[in-house]
Amino acid sequence: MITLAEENYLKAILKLSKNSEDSVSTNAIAEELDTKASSVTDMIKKLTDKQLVNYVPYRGVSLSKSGLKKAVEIVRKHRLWEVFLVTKLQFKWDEVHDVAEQLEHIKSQKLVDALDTYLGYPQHDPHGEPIPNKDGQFPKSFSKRLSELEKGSVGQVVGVSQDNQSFLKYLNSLNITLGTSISVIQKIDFDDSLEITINNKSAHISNDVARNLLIKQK
Amino acid sequence: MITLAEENYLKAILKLSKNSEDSVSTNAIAEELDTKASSVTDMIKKLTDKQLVNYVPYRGVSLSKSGLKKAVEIVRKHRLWEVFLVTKLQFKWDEVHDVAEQLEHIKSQKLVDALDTYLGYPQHDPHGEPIPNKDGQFPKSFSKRLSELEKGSVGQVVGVSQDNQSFLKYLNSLNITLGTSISVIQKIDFDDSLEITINNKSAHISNDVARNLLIKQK
DNA sequence: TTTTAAATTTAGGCAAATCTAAAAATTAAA
DNA sequence: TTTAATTTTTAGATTTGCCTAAATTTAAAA
Repeated sequence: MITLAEENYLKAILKLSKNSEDSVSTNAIAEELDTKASSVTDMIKKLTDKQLVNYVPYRGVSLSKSGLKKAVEIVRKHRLWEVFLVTKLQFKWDEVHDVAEQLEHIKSQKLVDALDTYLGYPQHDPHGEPIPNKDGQFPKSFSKRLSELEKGSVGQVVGVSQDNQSFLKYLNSLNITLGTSISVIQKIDFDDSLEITINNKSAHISNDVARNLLIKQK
Repeated sequence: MITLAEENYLKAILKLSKNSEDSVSTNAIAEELDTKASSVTDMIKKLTDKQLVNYVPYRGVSLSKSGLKKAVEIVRKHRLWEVFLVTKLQFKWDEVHDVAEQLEHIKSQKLVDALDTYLGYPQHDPHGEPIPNKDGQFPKSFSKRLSELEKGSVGQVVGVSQDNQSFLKYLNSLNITLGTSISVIQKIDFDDSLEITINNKSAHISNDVARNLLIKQK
């Protein structure tokens, strides 16, 4: 049986190792989980015993195959619950995180599957993040949401995922249209907003806008 | 902060002390929670320190006012989640318990309230158990479900909470109609079915039937 | 390349929740 | 009412997950 603390470590390691094979430092995990490096070392040893991570002392950890599977399942649950909270219980998209953080640890395969069905197999959570399917595959699309791009990325606008008048008008006022080239200068942790350049002119846009802009990366 | 283990103890004490003021023995709690008496004593001390129970060594425990409030909240959450699982996610009524046992510990007042609203303020869970409202009041009705009666109780049928043809036909075949006098001879733990007498003739009915029969007690 | 700084691990402890075994209190039986 | 049986509590350990402080290893700087 995998414990709640272990699940949180796996999730943190997945989050920190964007390219799921490269390894993550002890300190990075400690900071992510707001704990001490020594605690991380302890836990990594337990995860190693359970073969959920690959660990070389002083060199960092990476997720094993089964650890990755576990971590992706947790992300899937987290994001499905977020969709539930927003679409069914009328939570605002910025109110869901703490509750989803608890719900993601509920253990029942049947529950996850039924929830997925009930929600209509959503591919993105309310923050625009992709939701892996039952087999752990992330929806692959040639386009990404602007909100998903890393700092420094460059791409072209290929679509929007919301087409209401006021949104499109706002894009107009920013000189954003199909084909516009956008690069990500800075990501602001505080509110997930973005500092970008639009055809080399800088601008600041909210996450709300960024996650509705579909980008094809260069 | 109240821990998961503490919540489970409060729930157990509530369940065992039907008349919420009378006190419960250490052994009874140990059996209910499938643990050892010494563990129970330890935990009771912690709950006493937090003023969630009233405790006299060797004499048993009872819930304090705040402990009762907590326990009722947990029952409320458990039963609301059960309704959700059955009515929205198509779980069968006998598949919900383990999952609800986990979901009942999710901490978010907003979540509970939103769920209650979303479900249409249900008054009974899929097993026919009453759901306390936001203020902790149990729905009071002059009638109870047959499934809620104690062994030895006697009452008259005053209604049904499901009116499909086959159910009513079945009642007919048992000679159950409005006004029929029923007494509970035995409750079978295994499947929650009931041994009853109908106008002094004995019969065996499933919980499924019992919880859809509304009874006015003598 | 040696010294210094930073990152990581080890050692030793603590609190929560559990356990077993032994002691104490209560209840039932002789 | 004394003894025996049962229930409950205490004492002492264990496991999990975390901590601080000290030791070790790696990386950076002189």
